[in-house]
Amino acid sequence: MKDAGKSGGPLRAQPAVKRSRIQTRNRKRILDAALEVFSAHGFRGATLDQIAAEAGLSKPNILYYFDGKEAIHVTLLNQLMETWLDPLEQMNPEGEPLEEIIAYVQRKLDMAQAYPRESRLFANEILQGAPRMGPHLEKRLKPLVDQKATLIAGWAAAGRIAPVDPRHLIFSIWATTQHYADFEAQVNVLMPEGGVFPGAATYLETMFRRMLKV
Amino acid sequence: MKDAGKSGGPLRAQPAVKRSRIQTRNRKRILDAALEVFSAHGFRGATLDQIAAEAGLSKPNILYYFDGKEAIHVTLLNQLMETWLDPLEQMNPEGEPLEEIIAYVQRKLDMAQAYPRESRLFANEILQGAPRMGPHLEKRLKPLVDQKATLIAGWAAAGRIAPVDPRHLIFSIWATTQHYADFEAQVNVLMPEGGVFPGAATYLETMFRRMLKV
DNA sequence: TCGCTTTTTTACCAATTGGTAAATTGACGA
DNA sequence: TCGTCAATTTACCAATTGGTAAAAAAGCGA
Repeated sequence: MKDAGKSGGPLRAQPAVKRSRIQTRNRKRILDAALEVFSAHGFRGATLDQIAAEAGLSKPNILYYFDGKEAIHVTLLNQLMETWLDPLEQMNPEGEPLEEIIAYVQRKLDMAQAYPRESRLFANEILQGAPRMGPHLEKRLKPLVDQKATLIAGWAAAGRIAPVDPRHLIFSIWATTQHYADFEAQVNVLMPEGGVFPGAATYLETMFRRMLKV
Repeated sequence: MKDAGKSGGPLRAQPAVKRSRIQTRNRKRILDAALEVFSAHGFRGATLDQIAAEAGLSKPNILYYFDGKEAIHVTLLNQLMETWLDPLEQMNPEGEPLEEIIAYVQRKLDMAQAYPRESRLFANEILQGAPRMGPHLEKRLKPLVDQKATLIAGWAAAGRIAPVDPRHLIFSIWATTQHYADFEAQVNVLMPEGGVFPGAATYLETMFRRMLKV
């Protein structure tokens, strides 16, 4: 039923079609505008008019490049998933366990700082029950988490880090790092103005070191 | 424990307006339905029709009890803030520092388990930049956090817990506990079916103990 | 029961929003 | 320079949505 040339399943990101210079530029503009708007208002809260205004294009012109509001959102989510998985993928089984985990925490925190919109887009999607991302979580996220959980469990069993439930450890890393992006509005109220990220980096390194050192 | 923990705070505009039995019942129905719908879809994503259907009332009837969609949302947020602050307020300056903090973590986790809709309602609001809650955060949350941060800093300075930035500690407690409610859709994909909360409780107690013990 | 108030329903709106059709303009290779 | 296809605009819709007016129904004290 699905046309391989165009949709080929929920996992789709790279162009199977060659795009003109104008197409490349305008698709990028649209996706960037959509990221801005979707991350700030959620899927339902965002309007095509907002995205069009942000992109500097007309609404029908937006729909010339994408099949609809949902198609833009899905495209964004697909691209995001790869970026999102990357820091965890980089965790090296051959490395020094504690340092590998600490480095992962730092990469995640760096991402929250560098890409807060992406973090919020993701948070919005999961908060609403992952209606457009469920398959993605099963097919891409779960296998990776299973693999890394096994790795961490191995490190703990070998006494190279303190005993710990690897999945809850991963959750706590996600939660604490993404918090600074997702709950920025609250953090900004509670922390004296000025970058909270240096302090966060120090705090989180300390926390996970104390927790995991043998 | 009838009034003990609740009647003390005359924050809600409950006085002066005496409500009939029907009003009391229907307002409660509406607020409960609205909590369900707002927490699942966000403010913009929720419709009065959905709330009306969930409440078993007609849309105009909903508007007979509340001035509008926003008024329902604000009422919910106001009620929520008190519930939300309560676990932190209970942290006792006279208690044993480490046990007080661990107990706070458990209370927060209990709330995430017992009131996931409230957690998501709050998360939605903050994610969108706290458009209807900004003043509340400044007026109610900030003073309480400042006070408890001072308390925790005192404990650390006295060597009764390990040195730690109290605000980042609080953030990490919020982030890790609320994660199980807010990111439930993701957690359910990654954890073998069956309650994750017992495991979470054990994990979080271990983590914060290791982090804070002197 | 009567008469008044509270509650609920019916019948609408105006604005917004995602989306489309068709005409118009622009890019660019031959 | 021209012809053609890509890109954009103009002018619309139909559905949804928050909200209202007014009539009908239900409560309820006397």
